[in-house]
Amino acid sequence: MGRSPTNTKSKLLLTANDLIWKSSYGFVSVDDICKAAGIKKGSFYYYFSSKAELAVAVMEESYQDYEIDINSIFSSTQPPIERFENLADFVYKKQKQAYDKYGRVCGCPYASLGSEMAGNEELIQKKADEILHRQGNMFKQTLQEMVDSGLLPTKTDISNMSAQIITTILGQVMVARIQNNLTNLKKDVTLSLFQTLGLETHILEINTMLQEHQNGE
Amino acid sequence: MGRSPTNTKSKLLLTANDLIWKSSYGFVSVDDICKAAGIKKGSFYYYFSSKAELAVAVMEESYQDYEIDINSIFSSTQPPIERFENLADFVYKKQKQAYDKYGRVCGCPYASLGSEMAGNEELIQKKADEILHRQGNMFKQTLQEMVDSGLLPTKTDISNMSAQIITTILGQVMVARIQNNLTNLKKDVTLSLFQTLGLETHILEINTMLQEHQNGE
DNA sequence: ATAATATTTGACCGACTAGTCAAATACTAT
DNA sequence: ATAGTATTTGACTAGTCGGTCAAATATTAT
Repeated sequence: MGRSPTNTKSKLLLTANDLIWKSSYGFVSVDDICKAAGIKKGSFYYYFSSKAELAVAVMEESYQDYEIDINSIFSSTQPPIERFENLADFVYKKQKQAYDKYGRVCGCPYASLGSEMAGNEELIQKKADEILHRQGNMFKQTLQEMVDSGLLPTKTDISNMSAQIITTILGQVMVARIQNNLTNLKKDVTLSLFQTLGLETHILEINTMLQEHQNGE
Repeated sequence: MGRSPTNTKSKLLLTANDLIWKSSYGFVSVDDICKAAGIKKGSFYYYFSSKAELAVAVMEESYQDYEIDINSIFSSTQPPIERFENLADFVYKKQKQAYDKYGRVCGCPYASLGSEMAGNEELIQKKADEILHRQGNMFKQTLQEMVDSGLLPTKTDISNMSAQIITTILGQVMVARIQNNLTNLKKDVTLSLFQTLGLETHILEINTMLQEHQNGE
């Protein structure tokens, strides 16, 4: 009975993600989202009970997609150091994709939305906080592996290091958004990651040089 | 001729700073600001030609106040290392003040506003970018001094190091806002600053322990 | 006093806001 | 075919948005 599932809800989620990521929660109206998705507002409120609830759903949906990529980057089949190299790569690529699609540097959608609405909508703040924790746990796992395998000293404060990795990436991505400039993002994220990890960067530099040579850059 | 200057404009600036810092640009209306300042909207538009122009004025005004404190912290009479210790202290104190005043962690007003409006209001984005540069130049001066006096290696990339200092602080302050939690901010900012500077932290730790002992913490 | 100017006021606009709802429609199981 | 359910629609709020403006008022120099 009933009717087969439609793509209305996911179209709303995708459209909202597009608009809010490029712009901001406050600047994008429910009408804007509906118009861009080609969907009437009645349908919007059939699927979401409020604009804030939509935003939370957008964050969850979008983070789940992001998590797929991150999971494969941080797969235990990859050597730990390469995971972080690939992370820096991935952070840059995501921003570059968004730049090509939206015409500007967009920053981190979860942190931007979380920061914008932290003082206004508790549900959004909580979701952003939750996402920070999920991301942190992913890093902690790899860091623990690195301690266990001797890549990091036993006394390493894993929680703190994980938090440092997150804040340094978020800081750089936010500044890239403000400056609308991706020029140094990849290099800077890579360097700061390895500095945070306390690993000699010349190993990495050799790696990078080899790769760039192969790509003809 | 005319009438002596009133405090209407500065009252609007202060009130707007309060409301927007705690909340966000999009969530605070011109009416909210006027009501909170006890000023009629007609007067608002006598002093500001738009809401965005007000925001830019708030950023400039507020950053000038901030710059006074930062200038004294980075005064050349202070030993360079202590400047960064005092910076971490100052970052924390500012957040603590805002927390006590507004009831929540508020983050960096320039970066939050800049990030929120980067995709919407070019004037605000430009002002945020300008403030990042001004802050960067302050750091670069001190870093250059440190290179000159041998505290940092000659090969130090000052521009990059300055950018790293800014991004790591902004990242941590933004995460503090999202998590509404100041617990580790002072310690984490201090540690990341000295790690970025590449200075041994045990010197600092001894300093800090001594100070805390004196304060009876 | 009065003229010139600076500032404040309150009423007003049209556009837009998030959100509601009864009715229409599309689909599916029987 | 039809009954039952899932979905969509469009017209509708009531309130708020950023912004305008002519008139009122306060202040100062003369």
